[in-house]
Amino acid sequence: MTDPIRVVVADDHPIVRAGIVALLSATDGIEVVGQAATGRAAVELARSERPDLVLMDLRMPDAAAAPGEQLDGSQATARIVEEQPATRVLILTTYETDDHILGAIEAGASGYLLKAAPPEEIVAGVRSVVAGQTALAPAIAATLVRRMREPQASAAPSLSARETQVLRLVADGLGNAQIATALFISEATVKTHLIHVFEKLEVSSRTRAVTRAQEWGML
Amino acid sequence: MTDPIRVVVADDHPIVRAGIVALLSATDGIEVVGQAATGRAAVELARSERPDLVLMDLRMPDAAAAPGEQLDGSQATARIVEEQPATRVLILTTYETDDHILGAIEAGASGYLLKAAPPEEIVAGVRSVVAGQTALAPAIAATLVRRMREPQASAAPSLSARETQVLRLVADGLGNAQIATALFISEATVKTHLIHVFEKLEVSSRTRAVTRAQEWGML
DNA sequence: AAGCTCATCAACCGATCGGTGGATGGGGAT
DNA sequence: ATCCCCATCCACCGATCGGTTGATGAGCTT
Repeated sequence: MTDPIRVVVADDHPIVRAGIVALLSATDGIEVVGQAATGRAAVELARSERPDLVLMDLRMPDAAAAPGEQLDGSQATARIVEEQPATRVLILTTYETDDHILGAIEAGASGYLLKAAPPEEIVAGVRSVVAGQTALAPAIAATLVRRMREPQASAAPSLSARETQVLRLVADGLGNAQIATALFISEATVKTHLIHVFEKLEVSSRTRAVTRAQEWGML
Repeated sequence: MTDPIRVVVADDHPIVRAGIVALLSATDGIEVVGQAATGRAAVELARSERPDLVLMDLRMPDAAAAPGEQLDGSQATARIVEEQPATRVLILTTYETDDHILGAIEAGASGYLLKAAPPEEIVAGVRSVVAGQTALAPAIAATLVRRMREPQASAAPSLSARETQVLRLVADGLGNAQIATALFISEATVKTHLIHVFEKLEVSSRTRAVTRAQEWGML
């Protein structure tokens, strides 16, 4: 009999981790070896436990880290996949916008499931990914297929992490100087980021940039 | 020894319900008597099981219901509290905006906790609410205190039809002169409308006015 | 008659925005 | 070595925004 699948669970909500741990611990052949509440903790746990798989949420705000040092699920995924090629990452999140999905896949995730999935789909996903396959929720698979067919038509431009960060603060109503202060960069840098955002979204005002980013699932 | 506290758990994500059920079932004196994935199902379960408490999420999209017939957590709370005065509702959600909080409290919820809370806070909350007390996450309590002190700021304001019209065009990225042209009014009039919108929404920029109006369901 | 809300309009001015035209350096791919 | 993307930064300047202070008139309610 083979060794059980060793899993690390990363989610910022304790009650959600409890649900995932309860599900996986009650499943034959799966063993939860650690839990993390932040992206950074997930990376460290993966490093120390060398699990077969990390079940990763995407947004895991870390109150202890500065805004510029937050490590979301995609960034944590990229780190883990880079440092431990034998460890696979399966995303389990509520977010299903194109940029979340593509960001995670591009970061190296081997699967992407939604928290709305039935528990047996999550268990099956864990097994598939550890077996070297890909696990995608049906809606996610459809999104990727659509992207393959219409790479340029459906391709909403992507914003870099910093551009997204700046735009979020614009959406919060901050001016350029306030954003500069919040991110510890200069106002000139904020303006440059915004100019790039405007070009990518094909807009010419910050207000429209925000609403278009919302329409395209970027905010 | 008294009867255990009978609880219904309502959350659209199975894995989250699994976590809550695992937590509560492992707690002495608490018995989970039903689970619901939608607001409507929660109301029906509360009707048939007559639990002491319903642990309720706020956003529970119901794929089987028309948009106009969705029953979110606040609406479900109002129904339950109206039909079964002996059943208390404790909100457990990720949303902590003022309008979510006030909506739930006004609907009759006896408590409001966040999913980010440690599990023991959730258990304590269940016990408090069933004992007739109120359970609020610290951040939520602070919000309510602030509202008590500034009641005039508490009600979500309404925008006049013209104000809404102007704001929609702002959301589309138009400048004041363009809005004036589009609506056949002067730019000075547009500015006056926007000033009133800013006052009502308690913002000082058009971008923030748009995102706040969206948050408050005005756009 | 008085008061309120809404829609309309004006002028002034400081603050902010957005575009232009530059720039350096890091990291990765070819 | 070269190219590309990203993040960072600067100065200048015209355009726009937002706040202030002021105003009239319509329609409705008290």
